Amino acid sequence: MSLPHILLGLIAEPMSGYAIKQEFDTSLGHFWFAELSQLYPALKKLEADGLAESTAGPSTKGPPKKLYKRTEAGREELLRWLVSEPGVLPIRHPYLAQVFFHCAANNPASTLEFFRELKRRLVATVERLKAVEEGWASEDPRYPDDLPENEFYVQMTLSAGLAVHTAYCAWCDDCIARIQRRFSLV
Amino acid sequence: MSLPHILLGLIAEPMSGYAIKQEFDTSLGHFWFAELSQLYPALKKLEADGLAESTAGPSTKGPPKKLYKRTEAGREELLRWLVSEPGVLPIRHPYLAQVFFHCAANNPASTLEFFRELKRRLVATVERLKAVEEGWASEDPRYPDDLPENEFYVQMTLSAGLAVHTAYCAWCDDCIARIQRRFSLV
DNA sequence: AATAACTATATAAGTATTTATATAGATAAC
DNA sequence: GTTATCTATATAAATACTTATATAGTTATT
Repeated sequence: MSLPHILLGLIAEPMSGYAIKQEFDTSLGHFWFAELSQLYPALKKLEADGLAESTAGPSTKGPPKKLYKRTEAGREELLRWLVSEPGVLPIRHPYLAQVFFHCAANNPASTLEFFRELKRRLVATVERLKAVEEGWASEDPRYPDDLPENEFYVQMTLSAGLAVHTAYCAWCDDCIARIQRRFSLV
Repeated sequence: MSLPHILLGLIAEPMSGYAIKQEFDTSLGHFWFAELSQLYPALKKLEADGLAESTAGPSTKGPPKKLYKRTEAGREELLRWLVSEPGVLPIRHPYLAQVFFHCAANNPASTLEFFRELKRRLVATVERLKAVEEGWASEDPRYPDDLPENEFYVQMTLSAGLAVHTAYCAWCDDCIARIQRRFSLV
């Protein structure tokens, strides 16, 4: 049950559901995904549980914002989660499941196309993460080892995303080469 | 919605829910997780949808087995999924979410312990996958490039699991070294 | 002036998943 | 002979997540 804890981590300062969604789509995107329609009830529940408080905020455009900030009880719950066991489960990688059974397609050319499309998506992720890293490094000479402590840990997740997606890209290239060799395809 | 398709992939030959769970805990474990209590209703639904058929089978121990096998309609549905877009979402890695906010713990020693525990779990996974690979390679001289076609693709997912978990291990070591350096810890 | 796109919150309905619990036969350990 | 463990299926209740839909103000485009 990580989502409520992630929200508690984000709302150290007042933040709207909409702004939180943007964080999910950018800085948290390589390790967590959530729909906006999931965030609103989750924030409401944090407030009902006394872990967050909401205030009305002005909006430059559109309806007024509802800003959530964690309470002291919320901060304590966050800390319990942070020092609890590292959550390695559940793992669910749809595309690896597809690869696992791809023999059933019985069509090496379409398997090859599957891997090429996968490669495009992986490369897009790596490029996005690299751009974030380069922007960050050029803005702050302390990058990566002498960043302020909060950014130090955030940077580690960026570095994990880069390392792993780069490894997936290399694996993907390897699979493509193996399929081409085995079935004499180009 | 990958689970029904994964089940369709597995039940090329008659298979019980219990046996399927064991596959999830072994060969599929590095990319998909499912509870037994989720499998039984999912198999029942495949049958209701005409994608699978069940037969009663003898059991050496315990109550009689219920064996599921995909129908022709089930095979067609599987093929549609295989050649559809590679599923890269949703991604959810609880432990990276924990790292992202670990500054809030404000206790480098406990952050270090968190990473050490994470490393133990990652190493355990790598060791398990390596053992599978070594067993396989020693049993079959065709490993990995000249395996029969179904095993060829299965092997690719094993190789992805190894590559990525190895990358995570290296990243974890790097994080531990950086934390030790920054906070003068051992 | 109408349309599209973006900001912003919200809910309903449906699906997916987890946790807890129940049943029952076979085998192994103590 | 009692307990524990493994095989095997199953359901209920709760939680988590997705998809579809609604509302409404602001800005930019056509």
